[in-house]
Amino acid sequence: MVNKRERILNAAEHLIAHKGFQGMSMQQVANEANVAAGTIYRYFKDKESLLRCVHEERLQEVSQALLKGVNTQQPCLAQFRVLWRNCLHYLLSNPDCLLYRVQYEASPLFTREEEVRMDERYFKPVFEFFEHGRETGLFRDLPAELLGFLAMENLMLLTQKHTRGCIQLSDAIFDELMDAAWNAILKR
Amino acid sequence: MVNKRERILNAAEHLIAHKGFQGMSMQQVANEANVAAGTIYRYFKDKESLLRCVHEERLQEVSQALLKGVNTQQPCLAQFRVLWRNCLHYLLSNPDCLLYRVQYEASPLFTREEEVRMDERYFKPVFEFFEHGRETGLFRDLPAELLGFLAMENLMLLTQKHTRGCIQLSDAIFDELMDAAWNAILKR
Amino acid sequence: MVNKRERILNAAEHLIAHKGFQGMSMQQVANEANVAAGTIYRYFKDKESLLRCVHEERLQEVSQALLKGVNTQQPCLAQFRVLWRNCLHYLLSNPDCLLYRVQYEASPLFTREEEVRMDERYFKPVFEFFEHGRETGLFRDLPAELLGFLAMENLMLLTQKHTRGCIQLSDAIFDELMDAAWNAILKR
Amino acid sequence: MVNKRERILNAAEHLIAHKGFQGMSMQQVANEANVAAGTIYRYFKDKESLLRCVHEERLQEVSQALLKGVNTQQPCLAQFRVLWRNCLHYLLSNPDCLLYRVQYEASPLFTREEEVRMDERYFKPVFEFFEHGRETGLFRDLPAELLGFLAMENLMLLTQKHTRGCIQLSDAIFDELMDAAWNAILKR
DNA sequence: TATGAATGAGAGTTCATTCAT
DNA sequence: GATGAATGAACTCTCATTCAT
Repeated sequence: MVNKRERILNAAEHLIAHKGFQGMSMQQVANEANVAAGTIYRYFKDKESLLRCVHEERLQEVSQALLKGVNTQQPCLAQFRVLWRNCLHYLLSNPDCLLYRVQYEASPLFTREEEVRMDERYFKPVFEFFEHGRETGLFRDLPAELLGFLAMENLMLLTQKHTRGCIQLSDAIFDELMDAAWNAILKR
Repeated sequence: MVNKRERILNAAEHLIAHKGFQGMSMQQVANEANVAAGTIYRYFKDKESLLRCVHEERLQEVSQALLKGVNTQQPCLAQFRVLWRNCLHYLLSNPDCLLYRVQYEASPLFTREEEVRMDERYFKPVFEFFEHGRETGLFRDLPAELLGFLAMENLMLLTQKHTRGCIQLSDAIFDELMDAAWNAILKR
Repeated sequence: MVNKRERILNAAEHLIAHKGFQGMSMQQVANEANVAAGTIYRYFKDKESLLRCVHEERLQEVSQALLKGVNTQQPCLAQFRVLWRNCLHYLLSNPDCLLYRVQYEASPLFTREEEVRMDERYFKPVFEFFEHGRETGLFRDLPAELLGFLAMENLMLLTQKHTRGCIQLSDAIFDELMDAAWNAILKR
Repeated sequence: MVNKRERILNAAEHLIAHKGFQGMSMQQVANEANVAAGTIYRYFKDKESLLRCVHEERLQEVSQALLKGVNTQQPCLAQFRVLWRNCLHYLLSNPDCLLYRVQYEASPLFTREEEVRMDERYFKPVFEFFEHGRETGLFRDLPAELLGFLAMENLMLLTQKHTRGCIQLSDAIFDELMDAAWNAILKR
């Protein structure tokens, strides 16, 4: 039953975000998914495997959310605005997402190779956008990954602080931030 | 013996970075510090207390490293260069540092209030630098914290990726990045 | 499996008697009950809960044993004889019983209120017997509890000494003792 | 220094009574006695040995308290009254005493042989009193130990209940009880 | 003789995983 | 396929005991 696998993944997703990678117990997953503890092992080899799957599913979701409405025919700045806003909205409406991210980066679950492979697999179009901007001389002469970081990653840390209540955000701040990000990657 | 307390803290630091907050066991700390398990409890009330101490000590160390050689009499850009380079070098020579940070942000160990309080305590001069730049109209009209994030936080994610081997860095790239960071916070 | 719960209770009963409340370890209980250590926690929340259950079950057993064959239609002395003999036989065939009792009285497990409540719950008919004898002027004008002590408690200490081998008992002695107990409570 | 040994014994005495045989830690004893933990081991081989010593000291104290003012020249009833009252007063003014007793009886610390030996050593005069009464035909034809139990032991259980607040006592009740005890051992 | 830091075995408890049903 | 009772290794923490000072 695909349904059960899905329920287990969702339960795990939720629990990881709130209890952390090691704080989540398989029994809790089973309870939240409304299945027996043993059932999880029909769908996932072990806890680690379950966590990997949750991560991959989440990566896929994020990549789809990021690229939604991005039209490569449009000018770069327009594309950038869409990308950046997609990222912002996804982060704001999925506060758990950042919690995950942190959990995963913190865990010794994925090796470097795996991480690189997954980034390439799910975020290829994003990298291509930055690579294209660099080749046309619009962006700084930095690897696409770095340009991506410059432009987007601070958003994550920012919304994380916001979610935790350490910082107050506003539309004006968002516009200012987007402009800052754009200026960070722009060639002088 | 101060020595023993130090060894325990270092062992914990290392283990947290690589195994995570909950993944680190007191027995592992004891082994790595070359003391008996019970000895840890002479110096720290319990696991939580040990983790908190590691965090505070690390914060202090980071703050000292960041501010080293920063002269408030110099022009802003010069100060910024020192700050940024200090940050870069610290991160490169303390690859575990970011992993900690992530572990702590992910853990329910500190409340928001505590975190804000600690940030203020240890990073006041850094915040003041950005606040001053903002007041003189040099930097964007954003809270000092946000300016700080824009300028420095991507560095953290960057070096993390670098440390994990996902990205190749070079001096030329660093200069480019510092310039990007400066442009991100500069008022247009 | 009711069987397992029972085995755990029995094992705990035996161990408490011989090693004491704190001297008994959960691992020992597990070994003696032939279950895994973790299994105990499926049936009992924690050690305290297990100990409480053992106590309540034992109280119930004792109260049933004491009252067996007591017929309130019979004369007081006849009832007393049955009560007293029941008590004697139970104590002789359950040498651990007194050791428990002592362990529980010594432990901070039950508050006074709980103890009084449990006594009332399980030994109400016994108290009523003594109360009735007092109201009819047969027994001394003492609270039922005290009459109960006078009549029965020395039996407990006695059989304890006997069980530990400090004293030799015989039927003749028992008869003499029962007579002594009867005379102790009788109004002059 | 005799002083230190004494202080350790007193500290242990107090702690056993309130925390129990196993609940008392050597560190607590050291703290309460104002000595270092290691010092205890200069005076006592180990924890068990310390406990044994506390017990013996206490037995001696009890035996002295019981026999105080007993004059073997007086009539039996007079002697009995003194004995009984001594016991009552000792128990009431040393509520810890009963707690000990219970702790010791509950612990596997003393073998039967040791207990018999100690009883004989410290309570010989008491036993002789009862033995004498029996030989002269005043008391029941029961071993002196049993006569002793009949007469005195219920007092212990009684005052224990009193100390724990389960029962209210009064002078009238004491007189009644002493009379009851006397009648219990008297030959009919 | 006295100290108390250090030890490490063992306590209670949790939980990923298995397997008979 | 699905269950959940059972397992036992591993966790955090305590404490009787030792030993260098």
